[in-house]
Amino acid sequence: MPRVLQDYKIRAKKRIVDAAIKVFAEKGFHQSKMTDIAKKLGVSKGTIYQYFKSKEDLFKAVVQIPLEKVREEPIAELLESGNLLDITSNTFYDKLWSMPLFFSEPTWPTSLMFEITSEASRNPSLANSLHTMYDEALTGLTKYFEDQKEKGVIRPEVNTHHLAMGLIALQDGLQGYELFGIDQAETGKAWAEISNILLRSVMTNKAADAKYNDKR
Amino acid sequence: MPRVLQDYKIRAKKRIVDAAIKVFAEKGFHQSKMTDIAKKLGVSKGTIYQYFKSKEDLFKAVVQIPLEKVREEPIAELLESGNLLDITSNTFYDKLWSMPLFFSEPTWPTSLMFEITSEASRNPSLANSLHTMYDEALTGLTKYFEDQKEKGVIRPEVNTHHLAMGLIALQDGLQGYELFGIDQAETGKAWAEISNILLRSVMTNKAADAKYNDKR
Amino acid sequence: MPRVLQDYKIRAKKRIVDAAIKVFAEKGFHQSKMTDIAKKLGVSKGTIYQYFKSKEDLFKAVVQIPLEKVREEPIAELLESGNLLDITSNTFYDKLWSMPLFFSEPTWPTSLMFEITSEASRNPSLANSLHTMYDEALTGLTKYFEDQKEKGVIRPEVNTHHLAMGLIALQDGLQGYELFGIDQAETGKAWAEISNILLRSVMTNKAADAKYNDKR
Amino acid sequence: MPRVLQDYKIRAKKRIVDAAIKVFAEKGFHQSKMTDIAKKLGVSKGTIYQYFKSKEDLFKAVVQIPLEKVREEPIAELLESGNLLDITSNTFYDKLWSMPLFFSEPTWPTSLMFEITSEASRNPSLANSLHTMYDEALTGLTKYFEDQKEKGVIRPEVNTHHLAMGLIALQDGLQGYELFGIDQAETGKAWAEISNILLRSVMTNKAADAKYNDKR
DNA sequence: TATGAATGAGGTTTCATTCAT
DNA sequence: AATGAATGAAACCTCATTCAT
Repeated sequence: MPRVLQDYKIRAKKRIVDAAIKVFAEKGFHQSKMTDIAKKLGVSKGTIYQYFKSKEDLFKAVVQIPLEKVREEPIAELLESGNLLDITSNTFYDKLWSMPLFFSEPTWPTSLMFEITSEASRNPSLANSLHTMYDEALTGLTKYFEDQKEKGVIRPEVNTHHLAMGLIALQDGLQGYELFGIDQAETGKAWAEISNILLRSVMTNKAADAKYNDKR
Repeated sequence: MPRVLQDYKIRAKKRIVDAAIKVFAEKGFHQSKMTDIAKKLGVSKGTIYQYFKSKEDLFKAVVQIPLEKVREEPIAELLESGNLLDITSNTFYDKLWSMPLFFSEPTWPTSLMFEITSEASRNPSLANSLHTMYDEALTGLTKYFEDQKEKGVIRPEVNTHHLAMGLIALQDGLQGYELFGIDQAETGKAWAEISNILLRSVMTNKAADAKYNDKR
Repeated sequence: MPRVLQDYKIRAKKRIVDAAIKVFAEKGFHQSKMTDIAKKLGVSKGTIYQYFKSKEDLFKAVVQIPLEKVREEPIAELLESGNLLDITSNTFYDKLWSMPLFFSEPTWPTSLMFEITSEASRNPSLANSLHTMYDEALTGLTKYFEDQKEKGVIRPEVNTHHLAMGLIALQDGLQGYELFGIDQAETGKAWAEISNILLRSVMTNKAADAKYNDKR
Repeated sequence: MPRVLQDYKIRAKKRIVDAAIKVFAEKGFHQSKMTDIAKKLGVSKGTIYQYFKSKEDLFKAVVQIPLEKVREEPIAELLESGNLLDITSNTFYDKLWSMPLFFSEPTWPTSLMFEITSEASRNPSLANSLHTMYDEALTGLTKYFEDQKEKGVIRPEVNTHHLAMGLIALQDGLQGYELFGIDQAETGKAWAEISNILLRSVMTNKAADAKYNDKR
């Protein structure tokens, strides 16, 4: 197959997946009709079926995309530059945190993330994909904390793996509350406060003092 | 209407709702057919329609039940007896924590909780119900922390509201990971460790010392 | 399940199969739409799907029915009474001959028989069903010829198995020609003449003489 | 139109028809997609539509080709050389017999022949084509038998028309059984035996004796 | 002339809901 | 009150056909 055609196909699939993500997020997977996705894209249903053999297949592609992302973009890099307490900032809360949000577009809105997670409990293959993504994110963050430990910022006895799990879980939990109307200003403040408490209590005294001096 | 009949109706509805919760949790709301629910209960589809005028209506009742629960059972009571760090135990992680699990049966399994939360993002009335439940739980836990503050266990400058939000979010997040196959032993350890760090760092020195002495 | 309901279901399935046979014969399997069958029966499409889970499934039931028939009605009985040359009569050609036509209603019209046979070449399970039916018919007719051999009507050296195959094939072939417009009067005459030649040439001289005397 | 171009077109159409016959035989007409035929040929769907305006049109061409053949190649020629009982040989069963197999390639495999015959029962124009082909074959064989009659090989009172019908029907019937898995060795033996009985019983004593002497 | 992406009419199938029993 | 057969709207999916390149 000529590369040009190949490329066209890949781009066509990507456009469909992007549209599907939007519609899935708006309506939920089961309430999203193939017609909705086709309309969102301005094509006919038939066109979608040239690229994906079923709705299920399209859904799998939607799941796959962040999975590919997670393999291409080591998370630790995102964190490398900053210092530990930067994590507590809104920038991190808004953009970087949460498993799917570790990665640049296209990715899943929170509502889709929750639906997919629910679905994973009945779909081993899907569960496996999410597990992989989670491990990737977790490993990245854990590594970052290990680096901080070596640099003397985090205390040696801290279990960095659990610390990473905790922070990601905290962020996922808070984001979920936004789905039923808790104001993001509110969840953001909770994030800032709690992550701050958490990170300060794993820092060495030296690092805490330095931080204190920074602030002055 | 004679009370006896009414009671019968109420009990019948409750049995249907219980069955529906089970089926919804097993298969997800949209994959659950009215037939499945009827079968689980050993009745016919027609019977369900005598008590609920639609699947949507039944779903609302499923959502409603924990909402009623939350109003009848002030959460703080559950916590009253114990001391602060008991929260970090598995008992709390397994049974008491997470919004839906604050309450006694019947309630929603985690997978259903995630699906409902996702759905809430598109359904204001559902969002409202979840919001109410969350507020109730949050208020309860916050009150508990305020009590602890008055007793000198928690430091006065701590924002107990955010502390409560953080702990609930942490628990919800960790429970979600179980849906895609993270071992509960793992999430449980993370819970114990992180909630412990968090609570210790909001305790007064006096309380921390007392705790220390307890352990000895 | 109560027997009455059970019976109802069985009868309902039979009514659908009967309608399907008619429509399949009129239009061919692939040109027959579920709507056509539903209309022929005066029910909605949904009803058919309560009894058959797919069009394929309905087709299998259509195939199955003559298969069951063939097991219930030993063919030899049909032949037992008459004498050998009765086979050459139109009665036999019209009603008794040809594999599917060995049996009483409901059964397949010739056009459906040809379509099913064609389909069998690509569908091993279907081929197996036809094979079974054919063997049953063949065995029955062969047994009849063996009886005639024992009675001294057919000569001992005749291969009754091949004779039976030949006669059934002859009849099937001739019936096929009716599908593209060869007059049944014509095929019937060919049947009478050729089957007569064939059977006379396998008869013993004694039997042939007796026959000759009969005619006088 | 320049003859060269026209020739090209004719050859292109023929290649498409050949591919279509193969695919139709493999999958059946309705299960054969235009894409399948294009793939078998290594061209695109669009190309087929440049030569045939619809699938129906292509099907008609498939039917037409043997029809043209039958007009170009008088069947009797095929038989002229041999003697009567050669007809009973496997060579005849395998290659020459049966309506579609009277003719050299490309022609229809048995499964397609059965499907077309079934279809003819609902399609008068198709029935007409088959009828023509059948008549042509029948006339050819009848003529051959008449020749044999004149030569004193076949007895004068024999209805050669019915004899021809019978032999072709026998062969068609037996070939049909191969479609559902009857071994060709088996049908071939039946053919040899039954056609032999049939032909011997229409032969004059003289011819039979000559035959007998031949064998010696 | 050849291509194959796009189309959309039309088919199969599902399932919440109704209603006669 | 309970049943479950029947319904039909609405979904998914197919594929012959078209047409811009």
